[in-house]
Amino acid sequence: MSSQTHIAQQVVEAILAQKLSPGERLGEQELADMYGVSRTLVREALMQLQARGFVEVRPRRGWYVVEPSVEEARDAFSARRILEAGILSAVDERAAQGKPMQSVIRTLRRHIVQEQQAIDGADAATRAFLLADFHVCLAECMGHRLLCDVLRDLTARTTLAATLYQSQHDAQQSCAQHSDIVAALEARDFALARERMLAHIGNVEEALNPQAPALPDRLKAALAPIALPERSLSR
Amino acid sequence: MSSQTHIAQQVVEAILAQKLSPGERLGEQELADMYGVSRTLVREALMQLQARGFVEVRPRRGWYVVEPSVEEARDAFSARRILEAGILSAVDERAAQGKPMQSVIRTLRRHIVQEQQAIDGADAATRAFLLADFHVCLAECMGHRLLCDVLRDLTARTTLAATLYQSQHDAQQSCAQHSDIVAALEARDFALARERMLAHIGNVEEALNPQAPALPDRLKAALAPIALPERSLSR
DNA sequence: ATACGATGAACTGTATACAGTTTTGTGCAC
DNA sequence: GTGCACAAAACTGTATACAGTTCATCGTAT
Repeated sequence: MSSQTHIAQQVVEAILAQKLSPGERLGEQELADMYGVSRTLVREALMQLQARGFVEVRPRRGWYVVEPSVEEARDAFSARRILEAGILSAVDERAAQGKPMQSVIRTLRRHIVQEQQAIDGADAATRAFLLADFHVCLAECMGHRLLCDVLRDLTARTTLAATLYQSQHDAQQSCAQHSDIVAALEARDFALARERMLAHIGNVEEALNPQAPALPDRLKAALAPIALPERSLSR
Repeated sequence: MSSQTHIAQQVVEAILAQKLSPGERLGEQELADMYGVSRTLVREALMQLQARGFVEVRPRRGWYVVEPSVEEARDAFSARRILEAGILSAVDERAAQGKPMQSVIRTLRRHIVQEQQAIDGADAATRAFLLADFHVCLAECMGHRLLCDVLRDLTARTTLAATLYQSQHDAQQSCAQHSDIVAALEARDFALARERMLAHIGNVEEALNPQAPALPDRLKAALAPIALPERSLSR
């Protein structure tokens, strides 16, 4: 496989699995050594990721995983709502064909089984990845290849927001909601599916805590003046 | 400005203005000389464009502007329909605020005036650019910054399709339809705006001729067996 | 005259080199 | 012991070098 693309893909997956935190620094030499290539290829990979909005470059300082602001996070969720609701609204024609829906349902159900296994198995990384991937998978099943790519980038952004704003988001609940959405699809009730999708995205969005200190401010928050216990902790 | 990003932007605008045709080769050295930089920067720019789906690299052969297949073109239009309809459906809340809509209308009307000037002035490049940019502008006005970027990439793809499949698309009609959409917005009839938008995108899509030989097949078509006139053209 | 093969130019893919800047670490003064 | 200045290391940004491949041109054989 093309090496830059491979590196880029690895980084994307690391972000989706929350193995890379927003604001994390990505040293060129570090990555180059890691993959046994020259900095040239690493830079080309990072350029791809920059174009997709995953990383940003602070001139002469280096590459960093983007840290969505509260507003940018809301934008990402808003974009997802429009997209995913649109996908479920536009599905009617396809549904009229009847046939292909069955395989879609099967694929999605299989995906949900995987999600459940990851939740039970407590593999946090693949759990986060799969919960986000469900939405990408849905778009793909519906045959919207372009939107599928778009959605992958958007879910990555909301995943970053979740990390950044300490989402208290319940994996089990999300998985159940995914299941409900598929159930509505199976019943060919696309309005209901759309409604449930919007509710689901709303839940995920509300789970993140805008009051939570953004990661870069964590130090600030940790050192913020607090009501000290009677005796100072310093000896 | 960062040089790679500048180069990438220039190429995108050239595509949107139909100055670059699908399938056109982009030599690294050629671009490097053109911008007075080394191939390194050109490659980094092209990598960004590859990630956004504007160009593709045929290994060891070079970079080419993508040539959407008929199916890919349909995908792009389908994605645009979902996105743009979604944007107009989601506008209701914003409209409830009342105030900001006025400035949106003004901005869009200004844009349409520019379109009309480009049509009258017969500057084909900016005409094509502006007609596509209207949709990006609309998304931007509505405050969907992310979707605005997505839409720019999608309109570029449909523009490429238009070039490739010899769209007979009427600029004057498109401009009028843009105006109608804004009128519906002004009347706060978002359902109507949505409907008109879908009709408009449908018009543009239908204007392109799937029977038309794709550019790469043009030679094939030119040499295809045809009903010859009585006397052969060869002497 | 045509077709095939070889030689050379041009180009891509990747690594390395180099200049300039940021960051880190050390030492000295206070 | 604390703070500042200076030096060295590390890192980014860009250009250049080099190997391997593709493409074109020319020559030769049929």
